[in-house]
This record gives sequence, structure tokens and C-alpha cells, in this order.
Amino acid sequence: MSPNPLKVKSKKEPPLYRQIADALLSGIRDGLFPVGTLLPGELELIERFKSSRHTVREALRVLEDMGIVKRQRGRGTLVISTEARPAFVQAVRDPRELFTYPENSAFRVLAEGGIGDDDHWPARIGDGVDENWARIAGLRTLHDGSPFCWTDIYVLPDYAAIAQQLGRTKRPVYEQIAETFGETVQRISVEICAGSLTGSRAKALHVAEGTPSLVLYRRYCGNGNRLFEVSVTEHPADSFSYSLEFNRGWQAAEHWSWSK
Amino acid sequence: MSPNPLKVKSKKEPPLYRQIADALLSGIRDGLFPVGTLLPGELELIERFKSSRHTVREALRVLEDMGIVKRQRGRGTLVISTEARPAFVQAVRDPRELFTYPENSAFRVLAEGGIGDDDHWPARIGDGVDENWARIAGLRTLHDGSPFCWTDIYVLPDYAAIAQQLGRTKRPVYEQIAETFGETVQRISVEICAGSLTGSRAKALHVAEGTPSLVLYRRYCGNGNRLFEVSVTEHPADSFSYSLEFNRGWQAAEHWSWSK
DNA sequence: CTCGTTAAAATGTTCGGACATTTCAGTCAG
DNA sequence: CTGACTGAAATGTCCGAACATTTTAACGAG
Repeated sequence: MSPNPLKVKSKKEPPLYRQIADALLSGIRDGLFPVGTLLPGELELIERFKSSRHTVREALRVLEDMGIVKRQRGRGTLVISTEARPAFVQAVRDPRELFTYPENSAFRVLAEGGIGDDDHWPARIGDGVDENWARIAGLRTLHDGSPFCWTDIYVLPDYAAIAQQLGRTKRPVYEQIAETFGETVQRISVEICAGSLTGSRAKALHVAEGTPSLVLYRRYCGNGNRLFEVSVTEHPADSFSYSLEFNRGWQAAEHWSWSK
Repeated sequence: MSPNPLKVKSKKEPPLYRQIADALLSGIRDGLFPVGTLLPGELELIERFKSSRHTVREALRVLEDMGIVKRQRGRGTLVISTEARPAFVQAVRDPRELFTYPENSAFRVLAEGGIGDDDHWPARIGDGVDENWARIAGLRTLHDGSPFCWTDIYVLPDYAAIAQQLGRTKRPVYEQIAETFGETVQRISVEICAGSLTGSRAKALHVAEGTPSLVLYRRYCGNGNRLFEVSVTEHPADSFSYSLEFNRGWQAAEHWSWSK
């Protein structure tokens, strides 16, 4: 016989810790506990929900996993957001995966100097970069020497010396900078737009004048979220495409209740 | 006086639950517990580490948060990976954020029919789409009527009827399909490449023949990861760019030990 | 051999208690 | 007023116990 043929419990009550989490979440969303304030302490929640500390902590852990609160020993439970973590993510284990460069490619420096020497893009590079930054221009080539993209790299003045050790290795520039100057890459942003290859760039890449191109702006932030490198890469259209993949659910998405 | 001036405890011992987690992780990486097998049960781990169930569960929770194991009630703790979760992620709350379309834009259907009628892209669309799929072509326009991209949409034959209700709303097509036919978007992939606008497309978008363009291929997978929509969107270069942002650490990255 | 039942095993949930560590504000000596 | 100290408060770590729920495999009736 079925364990329980009479009780139709089609809608079973969720566990207590989740009810508590939902109640707290409602309170947060309703403005009872605004972002930036501290949630009531565990002892107080135990009293309010007539529960045990273990259960209350489990509820708070759910909120922490959702990115709603941040717990700090000795201080309390801080409300940091009113919305849950995203439902879709693109995950990248290694920033290297953001490049679609073939393994067997190398960077060849063609020119270096101040940013004033550049007559092409400064407008689009954006904030954080000024005329004091160093500029390194070059080609990325396959092992057989055929070039497949043009790159302009802009780095903090202090990191200009990186140009000397470039071209000897296949590794990404940001990685060499990070290692040489003790940076830790914290944030990377990528902007993609279309353009067309003209003049010296077209000639360097052996394509016809006006060939459509894909232009990628990459911005790297290191320790303290300080911008330390911007690179502008231009690919001939037919030799490059950029792919992304997003998947629903990060971790136990079904683990959350989402009453709504 | 300082709390403890004599003990130099510069290297404090990590908590027990983390030591256990590290030990298990080492076992997993060393092949003691290969991917696909079950970890020893909680009771057994309690004995082996001479600890309490609470502490063992805390350790297992760490591994679960890292994406190393997946716990299943009644079954056990399954090893699903030997590597931790990625260090960089692009997070998207709503798939809508993958579009950079202005809020006040609308889709206007210009043509619909079988996929055989298309003479432009079929080669690049890829697997999963055959000649039975339906095709809907159209323009996306701002509220003032000015067009800013050309779109070809390919959908499963069963979903061809979606064309009838398009154009009346501003909502993304994938969203209307998902709602109308009960799909849940599970995966989205985006491929970006450069092209140039010619012929009827250039004319429809009011740009000169040969204007550089950004072409986006979007593939949507629904229930059971079945591909149900592919869209190809072409933007004039100067009116569109695509941005991405990746951040290090997902959640408590510093929470992990990473003895390495 | 097939199907349903049953029992064992495993994780999930909940309670209780104790001590450790960190943060912060208040206090008191100088 | 400044600085060091102290103590309260909060979360972190850890142990013990009990029952619930789910999965799986063994078992037995037909």
C-alpha cells in the first residue's frame, strides 16, 4: 500500500527554514529591511519564528546563496540586494576562454609609443584612459606567419615596459601584465562592434581595402577594480566570429522557492 | 594588551569542516573518488574523520557550492566534477538583457514562408534546422518608424503560427513563443560576426550598399534542450555594439581554501 | 518472469547546547 | 581630547540526538 493513501498532500508545506527565508525576503522586498541595513540578529529571529538557531541559520544561508544578504561575523546580516541572483549565466573558468585565439598564435609588436600617436580610436576607448597611457600596436599571427588580427593595446604608464617582453611568448598580454606587475584581474568587459579595414591595417592583414571587420574592445580591471589595460582588436570578417553561451540556472535554482 | 601577544599564530589552522572538504577534494582529484561515483556516506565520513554529522555536512556543502559534488537525498553524494566552478562569470538575470534593443522598439513582419525561400544564410545556421522550419523575416523599428535591424527568424514547424501574433507587441519573439507554446528557455547561444549590408537589406535599412554590419545568430533551446528558434539579426555598424561584462568570483570565492 | 511490497540506506530537516572569534561602542586613564 | 582597554553582541564552529523523506535493491506473491 502506498505510504499514505488518504492524505492527498498534493501541496505539501515547505520546510520551516524556507518559510522563514521567504518571510524575510518578503520583509526585504516590502522595505521593512531596506538594502544597507542589518537584519535582526539570529537570537531575535529565533524568538520571532519560534525556531532553533540551526533552522534560522539555514534560512539565512538560503538568502546568502541567493545574493540577498551578506553575513559578517561580529557585525550582523547585511541586506545587500532586493533581487536574487541571475537566472542565466555565461561561465568562464579562465579569462583565456574569452579569447578565441588559436593556441599556436603569437603577438608581434609593430610600434609603441604614447597614446597621442594613435589616430584611429581614442574616442571610443572611453573613460580611464588618458594621453599618458602607453600604446603598443601589433599583429597576431599564426605559426605560419599569416596575420589574422590587428591589435592596439593601451596600458597604464607604469606598465609600458611590458612591451619589451611581448612577442616572445604566446600568452595573452593581460596575463603577462598581471604576472609581471602583481595585478589580479577582477573584471573584464568586452565590447563588440563592426567596422571595415582600411589603409595600413588592411595592407598588414593582406585583405582588400574596405573589408568588413569585427572590432573587439577589451577592458581589464585589476586590484581595486582599477582599469589597467584596454585592447582594441580588429579581425577580418571572414576569419573570425565570437560565440557565447548562456545556461539557465546557476546552482540549485529549483532549490529556491520563488513564491511568485 | 593584545589578546594574545605570545602566540604568533600567523598560520592559524583552518576550521575542521574545511579540512575535511580539502581532504575529500584531494581524494577526488587523486582518483580515489572518480567522477560519477558516490562519495562515502555521511555516517562513514563521521567515523573516518572522527567528527559530527553537522561538521561533515558542512564540508559536503562546501564541495556542493564549488560544483564538485551533487547531493541527492536517498541516493548519496555524487562526484560530478574534479574542477571548481569558473572564476569569471557573466550574469544575466533575464534573457532580455542579452538583447540591446531599445525598450521602445517593435518588430514588423515583412515576409514569411518556408526556409527554402531564404537565399542568404542557411549555411551558417547550423545543425538542428532543416527545410521544414518556418521562416519569418522582418525589421525592428524604433517608435518613430526608423528601422535599425533586419531579422530572420527560424522556428520549429509547429511554432510557425507565432508569425500571426508578432508585430503587435514589443516583446522578444522567443518570449512569445515560450509563453504561447509552453516552452522554458534553458539555453541561449549567441554568435557574433561581421558582414556588410547589400541589396534589399541595405535598402530596407536606409543605408548605403556595402555598409559594414554586425550579424548576431541567436539559438534558443527549450524543454529538454531542444532547439526551437534561431534568429539572425543584422545591424548597421554605426548603430549597434554588443557589450559583455565578466566578473571574478561568483559568490564567496574567498570562502574557499584552494590549497591548490 | 513480472509486479508490487517491504526494508535498508542515504540525505534532509529540526531541535538542543557550548564555546570561539570578530566587530563595535563605551569606558577610563593619560 | 586621545588612545588603549574592556565587554557586549553578533556570527562562526562544533558536538549530540531524533525523526522525515527519498531512493534503491531485495524479496515474495501471482
